[in-house]
Amino acid sequence: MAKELEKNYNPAEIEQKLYDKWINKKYFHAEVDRSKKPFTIVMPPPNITGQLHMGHALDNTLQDILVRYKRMQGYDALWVPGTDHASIATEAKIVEKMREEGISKEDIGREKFLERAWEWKKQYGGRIVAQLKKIGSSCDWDRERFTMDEGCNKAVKEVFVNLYNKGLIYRGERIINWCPKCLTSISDAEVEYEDQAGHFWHLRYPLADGSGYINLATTRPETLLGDTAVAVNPKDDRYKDMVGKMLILPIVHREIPIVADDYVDMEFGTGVVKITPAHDPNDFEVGLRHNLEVINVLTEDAKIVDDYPKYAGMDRYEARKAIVADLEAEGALVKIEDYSHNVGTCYRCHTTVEPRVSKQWFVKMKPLAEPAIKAVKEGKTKFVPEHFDKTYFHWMEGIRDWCISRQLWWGHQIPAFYCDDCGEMVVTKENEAVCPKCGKNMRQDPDTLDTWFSSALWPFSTLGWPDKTEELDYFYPTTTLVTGYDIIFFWVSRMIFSGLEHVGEVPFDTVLIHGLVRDSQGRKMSKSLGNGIDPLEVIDKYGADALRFTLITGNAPGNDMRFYWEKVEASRNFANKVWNASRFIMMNMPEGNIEKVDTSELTDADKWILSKANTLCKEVTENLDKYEIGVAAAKLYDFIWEEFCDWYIEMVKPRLYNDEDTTKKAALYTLKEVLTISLKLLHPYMPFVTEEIFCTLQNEEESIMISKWPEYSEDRHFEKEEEAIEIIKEAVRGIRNTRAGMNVPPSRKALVYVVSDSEKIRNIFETGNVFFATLSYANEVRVQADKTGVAEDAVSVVIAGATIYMPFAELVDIDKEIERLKKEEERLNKELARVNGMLSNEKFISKAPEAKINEEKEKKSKYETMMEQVKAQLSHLSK
RNA sequence: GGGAUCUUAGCUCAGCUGGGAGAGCAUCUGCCUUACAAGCAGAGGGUCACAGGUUCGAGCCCUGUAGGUCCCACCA
Repeated sequence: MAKELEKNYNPAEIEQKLYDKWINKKYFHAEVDRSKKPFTIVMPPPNITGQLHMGHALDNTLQDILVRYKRMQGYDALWVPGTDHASIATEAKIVEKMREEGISKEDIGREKFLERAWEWKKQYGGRIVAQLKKIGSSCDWDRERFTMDEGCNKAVKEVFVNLYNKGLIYRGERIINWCPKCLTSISDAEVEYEDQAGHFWHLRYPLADGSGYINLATTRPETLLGDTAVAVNPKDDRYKDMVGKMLILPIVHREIPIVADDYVDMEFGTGVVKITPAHDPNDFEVGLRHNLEVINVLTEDAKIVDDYPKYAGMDRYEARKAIVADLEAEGALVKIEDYSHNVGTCYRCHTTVEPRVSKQWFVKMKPLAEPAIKAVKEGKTKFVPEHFDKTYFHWMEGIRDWCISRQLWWGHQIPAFYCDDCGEMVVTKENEAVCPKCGKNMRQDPDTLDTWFSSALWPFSTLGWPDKTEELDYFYPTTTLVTGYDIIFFWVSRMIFSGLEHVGEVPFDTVLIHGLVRDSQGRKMSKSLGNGIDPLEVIDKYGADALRFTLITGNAPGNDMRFYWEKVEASRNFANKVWNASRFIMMNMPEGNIEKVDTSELTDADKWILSKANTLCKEVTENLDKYEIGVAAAKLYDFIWEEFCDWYIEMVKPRLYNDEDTTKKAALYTLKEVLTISLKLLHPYMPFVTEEIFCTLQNEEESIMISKWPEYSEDRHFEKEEEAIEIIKEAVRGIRNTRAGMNVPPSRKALVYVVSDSEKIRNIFETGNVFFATLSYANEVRVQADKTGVAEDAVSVVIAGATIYMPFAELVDIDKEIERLKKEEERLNKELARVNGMLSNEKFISKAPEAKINEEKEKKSKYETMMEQVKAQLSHLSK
């Protein structure tokens, strides 16, 4: 007997061992090899603050499947892993930790703070990497990168300086989104809007000349302190005469003008808008057009500034209450309405964002967006599923300048230097600068860059850019980017325009988009809900293979999926099925190698399963090439479980158990062959279990992951044998069905007659007799041309081309049997009606393709003969 | 306000270029058949949201309706 497998599949026992082996043998490592074609994936770098969650597990499983598949196909497959410094998220965590210790950033200063941050990176950056390994990711860990490592920093500076010199990066005072909790600016993309219940405060501002009032409504009465005008639409007749007049701002009692601006919607509310340029982006624009003063009334952390002693130090919501009360006291409050509106929040901490005027760095987007749109339109990068390109276009076409400076310490510090004496500014890749005017040392901009600024360079910075490395030349553009639809804006689009701008080529050929993993009720998994499921827990309980298989089956690209433990169980059961089938095969395997068997020695059943496996190779390959990863998995599942295990292995048992059988060798050969093909095709999905079995089966140390991907071969296509076995399967199903209907236990064997006037069909059954008998619970099978010897009351099963009789003397319930046959007659009637309907349709005959017509004609004659047989049997029994 | 997407068996979802509706789980009936009870053999269950249209033929393509989900958008 060959090497044995453990009785039960125990993933925990093998996974670590196999992963270590792969690492030691350097199977994941890729070098530039120009004799091969490159296949490249760069991993979306997980945040160093994070733990592995289901989203990562899905994302990385998909990538691993693709990489393992391509590696086996003979590509020079490189998967570059890495982590992201996640400036805002990491800084927030460190600040929080320090707060618990009772210290602030300012207490320890920038340098000490950064020391802590690097310490954090050291401590937690490794954690997620270890977790990625647990799911079996075959990335090239020798090439692991970090978005703030030296190479990335070099790339960031290069890009910044290039864009600055081209005029595509500029510094300016604008109204930006400010997070009062993170104390930094954030980009438009980082603002998340949520519907919030609020109020509409209707206010009344008196005219300075005492001639009346003007009514308006606001959702943010506290910003009234910074009002510098009130606007109406220039076409609005109601207020035509008032434009240019002055109002007295309540509470503050400052005079502000009434201006006319198209921005105001006459239909909405009273058609009057109070203008607070410092605290609303639209108002800011209006202010620019009318030269209005910008009065900032809020501090960085959204408290009222000292200029208003009565409210100074109150946060925006306290101040709101106080001001509304004062407005009421002053008689300026007309009414309060409930109102629900969209409020921008920080995507990291969900604090309501405060529009704030400040000096920031921006990337000019229009000139970068245009080629990026063009490239995707031309198909240089394709989205899968395709419709996500619309999301991309929509965003790119409406894009506004990107605010890239952050008031944070953890990140790439902006390579701009200022002279405190003369105000001169220098942008340089150097670490320090001397003022070209006064020769003094310059001070570097204290701000850092948006995390996504460095992520945007990831596909090429990881390959060595800006240096002209071999890797960059060979592996770039990368092949596939795998990511969730939620970061198309943040990341995918920015990588595309960055790649085009800096390397001159799109960063990847295809973007494979997947959805979110939700909980069993369809809710997003989140910390606050506490409904997250830890992938590591799943791996501990069911194994990495089961988790991987669960995540990629039964859902289409781009669609969200729900997580069910039952699904994991089903996947685990599948792994176990593979395990046990393999165990069975190995138990029957003789010592030493199985010799190759000539085609002429194979039985119909052998050829049938080989042919099926052959087709499977073709289909799985095609599906994978089209990124139909779930479809391919389903096909593998069905083939292995049903065709191979439930049918072929059962067919082959009598041959294995009989040493006299001359076809035993062919059976063993076929079993090993088909198992090997199955394992290889399954390996990208279930790397661990397939590796363990493969190595035991081959009885050597070689790894399945570097074995050759099975390919379709015309020599392995056996059409006739496929047809023959399908006929026997039909007969077996019919017999089992009938027996089950009559409650005949499997232990009760029967004499089975196969009656057919077709020599071809008789041959099929004679050839397949060995297994047909056991599968159909027969103690004897008699294949004959007529009904000679068949008992009058034998139970019959009608299949195409043959009738099968089983005499069960004492068991038969004639009425039940008639009922069953009538059901069959009814079914055939329906089928015939359908076929006849089609074939009698002149238009079908004239327009449908010939192959289709012939197919239907064949069905018709098949059903007709079956019908005849059923009718004959019925009339016989009714006598 | 604009856009995307979904609506298929009791539940969760597949269904590739239009050619006789599938899976897993659940339910029901038999089986400890010497790889596997994490299993084997069967069964029941669907006017594929609705209404039109294109087509010889529509779950699939087109139009519209209803409901759900998501994204984007400066109506105070």
